[in-house]
Amino acid sequence: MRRSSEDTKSAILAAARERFGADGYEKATIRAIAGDVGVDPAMVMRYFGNKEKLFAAAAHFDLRFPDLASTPREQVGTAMVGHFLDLWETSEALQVLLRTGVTNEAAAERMREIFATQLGPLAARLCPDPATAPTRAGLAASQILGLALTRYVLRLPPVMAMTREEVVAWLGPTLQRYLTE
Amino acid sequence: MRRSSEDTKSAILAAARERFGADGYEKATIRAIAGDVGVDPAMVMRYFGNKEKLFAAAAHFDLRFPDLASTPREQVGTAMVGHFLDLWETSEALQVLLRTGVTNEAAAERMREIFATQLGPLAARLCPDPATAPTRAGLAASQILGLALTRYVLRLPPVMAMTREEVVAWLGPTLQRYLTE
DNA sequence: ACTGTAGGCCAACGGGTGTTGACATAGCTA
DNA sequence: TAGCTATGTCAACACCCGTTGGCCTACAGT
Repeated sequence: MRRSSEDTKSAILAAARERFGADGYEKATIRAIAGDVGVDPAMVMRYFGNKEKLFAAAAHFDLRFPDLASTPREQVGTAMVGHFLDLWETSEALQVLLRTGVTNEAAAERMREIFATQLGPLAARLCPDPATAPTRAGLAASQILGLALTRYVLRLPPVMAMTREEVVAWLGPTLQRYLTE
Repeated sequence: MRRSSEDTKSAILAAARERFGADGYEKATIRAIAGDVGVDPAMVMRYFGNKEKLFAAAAHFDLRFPDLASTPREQVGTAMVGHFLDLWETSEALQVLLRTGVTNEAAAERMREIFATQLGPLAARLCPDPATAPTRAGLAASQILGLALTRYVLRLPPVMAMTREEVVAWLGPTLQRYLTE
């Protein structure tokens, strides 16, 4: 069977996201990704050049944090936790970055960039003293990423067992304090 | 120059901890570890059998969380953050587990085990309703590991820039609430 | 029907990996 | 001094990796 170029390309990209997200950068091999698609590894090279560029393509997406301008200031913490849980469970994007960012410097840099450009301004707009905004954004990141790490990567049983509502109820006030108090 | 068996063995172990902690499981090669010690890779095999056993040996340590029985109940949060910062900066042990736990299932299991046996009972003794103890321990783990991730692994600038006192002041109340309220 | 080309496969390369077994040598013991 | 054992080296194996260049083949345009 013959496919269009675009079909194959996007199929490879999808498989790459899955592998990078599940195995990390080193363990995710081009051969395995190609195998998932049912295609020769040479195809991956043809369309993406090399492994690093394939990863860059797989890790490139516009991760737009929800615009919280419309939510009441006192509920910004809980709203944020909710939106983040959606993000994690909807797309594999963040999963990819978290798994690879631990051993791959490019992914770590991308993570820094995302949090600087997305969480930073949000914190700046919300917090009382603008000078403390970066610190507050960093604190929020630590709690959000810590939840993702323990829930989706390390899979600590009690963290996995929590319902969405419980997570929001527990983490909401924490983020609220980090961002606004 | 000739060394004693024990000297070489512990030198290998130290180099292994450093490599595993810096590079993760896959990227840390036996050849590189042996090279750091200035020894033939075959020595590593002779003393530790294979890579997995070397890793098990490098990741085996009794990570005893500080006994917080003597600290006043209202200060348990800040005390815990302080002790954890000490742990992270004193030994490479936790760094190894965090870096490898993301891609290596054995390390993830070890992390789960540590948090279950060490943080679990602590939470059980502190929190008001024993039924919620595991959840509370998990929440505490999420914030502690999230800090370690953003500060020591991803190295988000604002999180790196915080002083020890600032970290304690911000995270202390969070842990206090997770564990006791 | 003929041909050009895009989409895909195959075999191989150079290099790195974990791992193995044979060999060397320093230092203790008889 | 002779020999044994602990400590260590060396070369090689089999495998997997990313990557490359040549070959095939189905299809579209003429």
